[in-house]
Amino acid sequence: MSNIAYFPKPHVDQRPGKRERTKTANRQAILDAARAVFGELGYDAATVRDIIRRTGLASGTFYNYYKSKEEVFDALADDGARRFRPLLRAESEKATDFESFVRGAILAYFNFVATEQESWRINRPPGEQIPHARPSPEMTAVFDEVREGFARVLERAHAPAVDLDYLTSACIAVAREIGDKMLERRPIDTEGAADFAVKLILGGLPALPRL
Amino acid sequence: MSNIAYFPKPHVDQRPGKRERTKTANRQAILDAARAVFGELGYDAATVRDIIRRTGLASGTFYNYYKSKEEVFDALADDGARRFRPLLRAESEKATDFESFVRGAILAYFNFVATEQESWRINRPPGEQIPHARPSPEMTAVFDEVREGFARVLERAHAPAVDLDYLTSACIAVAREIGDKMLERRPIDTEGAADFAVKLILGGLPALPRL
DNA sequence: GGACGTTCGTGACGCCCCGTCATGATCACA
DNA sequence: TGTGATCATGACGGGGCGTCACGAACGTCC
Repeated sequence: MSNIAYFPKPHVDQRPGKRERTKTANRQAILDAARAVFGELGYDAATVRDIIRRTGLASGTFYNYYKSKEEVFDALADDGARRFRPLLRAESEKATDFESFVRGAILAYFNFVATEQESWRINRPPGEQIPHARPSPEMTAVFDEVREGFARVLERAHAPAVDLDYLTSACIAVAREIGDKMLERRPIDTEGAADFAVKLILGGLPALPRL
Repeated sequence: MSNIAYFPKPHVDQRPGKRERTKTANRQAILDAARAVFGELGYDAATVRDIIRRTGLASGTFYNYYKSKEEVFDALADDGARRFRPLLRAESEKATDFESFVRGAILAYFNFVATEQESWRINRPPGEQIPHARPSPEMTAVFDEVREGFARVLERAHAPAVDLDYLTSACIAVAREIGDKMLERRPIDTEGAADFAVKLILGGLPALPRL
């Protein structure tokens, strides 16, 4: 068997080994199972065992990847933020003025959550409450991205300086809350909701106290 | 000892019996202990045992009053809303126009949370996240109160009709988020925060889409 | 004032979930 | 093929959860 001459490729430029592949596969399987379980049972009722059972893996394996139920939830939020961030960045670069930035960003967010919810917020028990995601790296990055977008666009327009932290917090809060309310209505009207949120923010901006 | 003649009062118009008194005392003791424990350990880390231990009562007694940790947390939020509601109502009645209503309500809320936090949000572990309160009766009542206040004041001013649910949600979201950010700054500046929130809302109002 | 029925406070108990760890299987590499 | 490293496995101890049978304190009626 050994005299067949072939060049065993040196281990550069090769697809990752089996170890690495099952590792990412397991991590992804746990994430998917967690998404499903949170959707079906709600965050509070869900247990680590429920999640890991659905993957067919052993209970101990869960803890090789995540420390707790909270951490896997944060990872889910992080995952969402990571997928949303390019959309936000695209809006930020495409925007010519403040209005187009806000409108683009909010509409992108509303479309994003409207798409996500069907794979994530199914069959939630009534009154169940999803906790606010902890400030994960990606979540903070989204906040910063919005903040920097504001700073850039406002400076370009020579707008007077305002409290950027308050402004960013307020805009994200409005988007999140109106987004939630929007999802409860039928049919889901992302344009209408975005129109409301955008006009509220853009109308309020010139009135804000200057620093 | 027994021949001293006195009139045993008939049991009408009397303070409630001992049973009733210890019942309300226990319920209050559990509530106070829960507030302290949530403040020290954070909501997630706190257990029913931690709460009941602090009262000196037996573990089973807790379940005579509340079904779970979640329920006692909701009761705390309910309690806060119940104490805040009169302040909100006072602002609503005192207000002459939309601006004074919004400004009064938001300032009242900011002062309220600033006062509350020192007896409630002490010593929280970093990164800890308090879950959003479930829609308890009192919380819904506050939402409705704000909504009705808006409806009344806007109609009186012959303002055009807007989406009241969206407006109320957005205002509450702004107040809550700016309030949180305000609490993280030193010194705590309720007037400055209120000024920001009020101007954002009042500036945005005329721009909102009409129904 | 005594006796009876009711209302809770009590803490031990069984249950389930949590997070860990020793073990063995699998993989990378020589 | 051999060796060391990596990682899946599931049994295990620990602890919180919610319940329940018991007894004491209370209200009530005679």
